[in-house]
Amino acid sequence: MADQALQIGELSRRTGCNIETIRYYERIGLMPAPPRHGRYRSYGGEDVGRLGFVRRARELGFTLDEVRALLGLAGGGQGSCAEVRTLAASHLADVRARIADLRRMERVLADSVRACDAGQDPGCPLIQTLYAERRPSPDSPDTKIPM
Amino acid sequence: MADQALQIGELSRRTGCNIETIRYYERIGLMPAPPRHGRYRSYGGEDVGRLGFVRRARELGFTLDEVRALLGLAGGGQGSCAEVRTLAASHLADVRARIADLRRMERVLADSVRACDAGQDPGCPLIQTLYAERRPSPDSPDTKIPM
DNA sequence: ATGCCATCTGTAGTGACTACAGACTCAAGC
DNA sequence: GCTTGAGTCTGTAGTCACTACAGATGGCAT
Repeated sequence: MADQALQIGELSRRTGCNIETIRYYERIGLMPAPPRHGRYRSYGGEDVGRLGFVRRARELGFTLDEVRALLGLAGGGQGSCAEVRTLAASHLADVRARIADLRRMERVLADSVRACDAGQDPGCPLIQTLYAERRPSPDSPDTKIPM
Repeated sequence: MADQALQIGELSRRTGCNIETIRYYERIGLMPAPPRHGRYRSYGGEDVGRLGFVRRARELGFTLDEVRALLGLAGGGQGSCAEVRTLAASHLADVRARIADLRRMERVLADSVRACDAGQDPGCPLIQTLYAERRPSPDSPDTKIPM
């Protein structure tokens, strides 16, 4: 079937994963070291599946450590679905927190741009926002910068 | 007034910015090298203002290069507000794109967790999602992974 | 034999910090 | 004076998830 040996370039094309990234995944043990045909890596159908899995998990924002855990659970027997659920739920909470952070940024930025378009203020609205002392609201003790 | 010399620790406390980060900003030229009192850095009120500006811009998600640009425009004369607006608008577009990405992730993750809770499927819903071949939709030629 | 492309290994760079190690300075307490 | 402890100093290396080389081979077509 589609199980003939693939070179790294073909695996890259099929999965949309950069060649350098594939070698990187091998180096960090996320992908197994494939057999060699001469000096060249020789991949099979399983590798396409596994690498696709990794890429899709990354697209959902899982870290490589989480992907490693998911890979370990993927073939798993009973109970593993519960563990996957836990991982996914905690990651989902993460994603939602990041969305909330970004929305706060969005609001401030949009307000500044709007104020700029209105052109009422004597100075630049965004610069004023940035220079403004933050009122020390009691519910935000420390300031995280999420990127 | 509050313009007496501050040591780095006090500047850190007043701005909420890590000491190591302050020295890092100096190293990359984002903060000016302050005069020394003996071997110790000695900061004034201007530094508190500038560092606060940097921190607030970072909280809004501007990169350090963008912050550098904003600092250059902050004292600026006429026309600089328009440049700031451009920067802010393009950054706002960025933020909105990231929100859209995260919302896509959120949807898929939430669906999987929900399917898992329903417990209908024979296998684990998230693992199935990750193993599933993506249908090659014509409007998504390449796959970016935004973090 | 000559291109030319693909692949190989190994290293270093990115952004925005963060975390040490190991030296020094300074004020207070004994 | 001597010690203790906190604060600061420099310099380097680590983080995450790649990405970008440099310079050496490999294999195939002309």
